[in-house]
Amino acid sequence: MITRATTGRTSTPSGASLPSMPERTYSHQEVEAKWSARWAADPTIFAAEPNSTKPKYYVLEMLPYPSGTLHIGHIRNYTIGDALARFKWMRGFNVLHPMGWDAFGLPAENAAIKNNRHPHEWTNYNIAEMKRQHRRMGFSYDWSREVSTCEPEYYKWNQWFFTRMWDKGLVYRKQALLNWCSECATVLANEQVVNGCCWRHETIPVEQKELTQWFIKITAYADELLNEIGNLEGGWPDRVLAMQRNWIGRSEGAEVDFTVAGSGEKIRVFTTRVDTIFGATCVILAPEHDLVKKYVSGDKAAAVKAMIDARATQGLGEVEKVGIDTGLRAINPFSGEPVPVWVGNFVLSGYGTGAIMAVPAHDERDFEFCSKYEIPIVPVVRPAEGELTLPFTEYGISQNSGPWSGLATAQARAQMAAHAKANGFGETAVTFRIKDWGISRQRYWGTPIPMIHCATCGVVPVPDKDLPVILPKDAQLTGKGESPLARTPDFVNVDCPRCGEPARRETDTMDTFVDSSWYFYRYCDNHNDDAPFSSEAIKYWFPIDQYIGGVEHAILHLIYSRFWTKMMRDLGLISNDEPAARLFTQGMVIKDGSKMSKNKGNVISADTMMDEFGADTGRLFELFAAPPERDLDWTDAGAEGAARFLGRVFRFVTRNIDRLNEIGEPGEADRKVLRKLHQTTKKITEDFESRWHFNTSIAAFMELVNEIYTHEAALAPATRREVLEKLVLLLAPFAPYICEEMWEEMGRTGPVFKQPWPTFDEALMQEDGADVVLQVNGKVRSRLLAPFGTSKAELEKLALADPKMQLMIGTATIVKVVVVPDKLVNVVVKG
RNA sequence: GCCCGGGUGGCGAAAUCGGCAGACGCAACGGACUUAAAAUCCGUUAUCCUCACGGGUGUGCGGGUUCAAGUCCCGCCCCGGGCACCA
Repeated sequence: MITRATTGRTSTPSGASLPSMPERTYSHQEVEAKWSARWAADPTIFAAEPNSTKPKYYVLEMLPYPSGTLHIGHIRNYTIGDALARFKWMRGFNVLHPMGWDAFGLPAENAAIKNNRHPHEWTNYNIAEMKRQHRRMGFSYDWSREVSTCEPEYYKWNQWFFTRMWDKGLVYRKQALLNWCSECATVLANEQVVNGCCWRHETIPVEQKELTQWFIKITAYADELLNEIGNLEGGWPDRVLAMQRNWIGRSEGAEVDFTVAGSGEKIRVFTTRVDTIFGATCVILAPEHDLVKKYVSGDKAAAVKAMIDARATQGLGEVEKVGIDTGLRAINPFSGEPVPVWVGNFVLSGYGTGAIMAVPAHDERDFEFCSKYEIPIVPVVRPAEGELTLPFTEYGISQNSGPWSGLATAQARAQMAAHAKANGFGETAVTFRIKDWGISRQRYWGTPIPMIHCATCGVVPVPDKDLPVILPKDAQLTGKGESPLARTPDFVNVDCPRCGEPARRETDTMDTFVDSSWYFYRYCDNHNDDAPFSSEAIKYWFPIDQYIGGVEHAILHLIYSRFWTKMMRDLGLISNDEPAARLFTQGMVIKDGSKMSKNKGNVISADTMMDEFGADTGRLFELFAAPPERDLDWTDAGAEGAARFLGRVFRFVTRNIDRLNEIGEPGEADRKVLRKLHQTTKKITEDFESRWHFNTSIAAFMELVNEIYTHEAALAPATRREVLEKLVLLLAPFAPYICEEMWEEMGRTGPVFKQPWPTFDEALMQEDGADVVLQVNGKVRSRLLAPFGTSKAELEKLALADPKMQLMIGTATIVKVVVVPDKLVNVVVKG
């Protein structure tokens, strides 16, 4: 087991030789294996207390995708959460600290095809492997609450929510243009389109294909999702909130109808600058616009199709503007003038109405387009002061705008929108950038969408009594064509729940972001067969007190989760408006200058790290090397430093355990060490409660240990006892294994992370006096030790009497003396 | 282009409210211990001038406010990330 050091002698800084004491060297392999096994054997050790009178604390790390093995990048997230959970236990909270698996998804399906193994088997193998690594790292999860999203007990409730949303009109089906790879013969998610090509066929451009898809109406909550961002300020990083605001993209303006000359059909455009409508010299349609399909044919239709495909391919960045004149003319409802109707590649079908009025004099894009195609440019706004240079996009004074000429444009804007409404050709309108959430996936490894298509009854949801719709085990996976479930007759063929006639099941599965939108609610009541969870359990635990994860989820997962919470609230299941009161996004772990990846060959697996350094060392180093929100450079040399430090603590503790009952009176050394001990306790406590700068907590702890080493020989037994105990307690959230071991070595019982957190005594922290800096013209020239609270006048006198100061001041004239009590004296001189 | 971060020794970083720049650690060097090495313990380490005492300079760049600026203000540069033809 623990090996005795070969030499019991210890040298000390003062050179004084201590009596020979037993000192241990630390073996992380043995100690970590021992405690890991003990913790695994006690299923309640990390469990929350039922019916607790303590305040609750729900700390959550984002659940991982079970891809295989953990590396040292993954463990940063868990290490931060684990330190917090353990700290909160010590502070007397009833802590909920669960973990689970985001277990559905395409990688499992692809791996299954490649290795000829079932995705479920592949996934469960990975879960077992990652769980083993979590346990080896010593993370304090309550595994009795584990959730795996690919199990029917979980995805049943995805289906249940889906049918609830259908009932409320929050789920609908519509045709939409989707990314299509002809080689795979399948739809691709946006994430699977790389530089306009399929991720698996990097030379095959993605086409746009129209398919019928299921959508969740997240836009019904767009306003609330945006407005309540304000309630998250302070608890969520500003960066994340800014990204969400940007993503939701609310824009106020007006919609106005132009009438197609001849047919009388309306083209509705969205504009934020209706005040410039007299300058609209053409109408431009998105290539996907319905009117284009209806009226554009022949060569021009082919050109439009090419435009659509080109846009999918080019995708990123600014592309040269291209237009096609449809030959149609549309009447401007304000001026009555006809303008040409064009199709433009820069007009987005998914934003606003998919059609714009081009005002080249007052919009840079319209200016560029109209200049290119020699469409007239008519200024209708002049600046309040100065020359007009085109395009002029600021507000100003309206001109050439009929009755509105001469008005400030802001005024004209409001009046003209009202005019459009009064005359029935428009209204004020709000447009969002966020779109409804398309959740259909033509994949196997996901939650079956619980809908039935009946020739007579139309779309019928699967009744609750028939849920879950089980994902069949025997589907044939090819990675090609439509959903594998469509070729599984036993699954597809079903009787209509309404009329009983033969019908057909929906064969698409749900986006896996559905699974992760509410998993943290399921942790609170994960064995419930009758409901997704009990409302009482949620009432007790929610909102999540601290959510921790990567910033890459700032938009997708975190917006979906906020939506899902509001949706469940409106179903009457819960009463909280937001899932998490606080969010923390940790930085990445960098190795050799870049993020770890298989391609770069710079991945260090968690197992390799633990073999070499130990879990505690890895945790301590990752917390020490940078503040948690910043990126962190992993270096083996740095990790060795962390290991060295833990050894230093361990040796001190073990060689002093037998010295606690000696006789001795406290003296100067004790005072110094206790002062540092209490200062450090305060510092670490405050870092946990406010800043989360664990790097400075650990630095302070190292300073404390240095101070202890300096004075070790002279310490009285009472001091030694206090120091030993508090050292172990203060270090416990950061390095749980070694602290548990030392606690036991000290003859103490109970898990160390359930002991009360050490308190500090302000009186003991007091320095002997104020170290007052003496400056001449802002430069430090001397210093003095003065009793705290020494008066300004007295400090000034002392400073001027200081020989060094007198030398520096010399014959110069004293202009001014600034005194900051207990801090500094600055003598300002001239000449 | 817009929105966030960030720029401090050889390296990771600290300075929490405008008050000693570089805590703590890594690396390097020196010493103690050892037959030796490792481990451990102690020490030195921003830079320039000076034998030394001591002094000058220094937080991306240029200005400013102040007795005092890494920190506040104005104008820039560079790096990283996000969004990006959003009408």
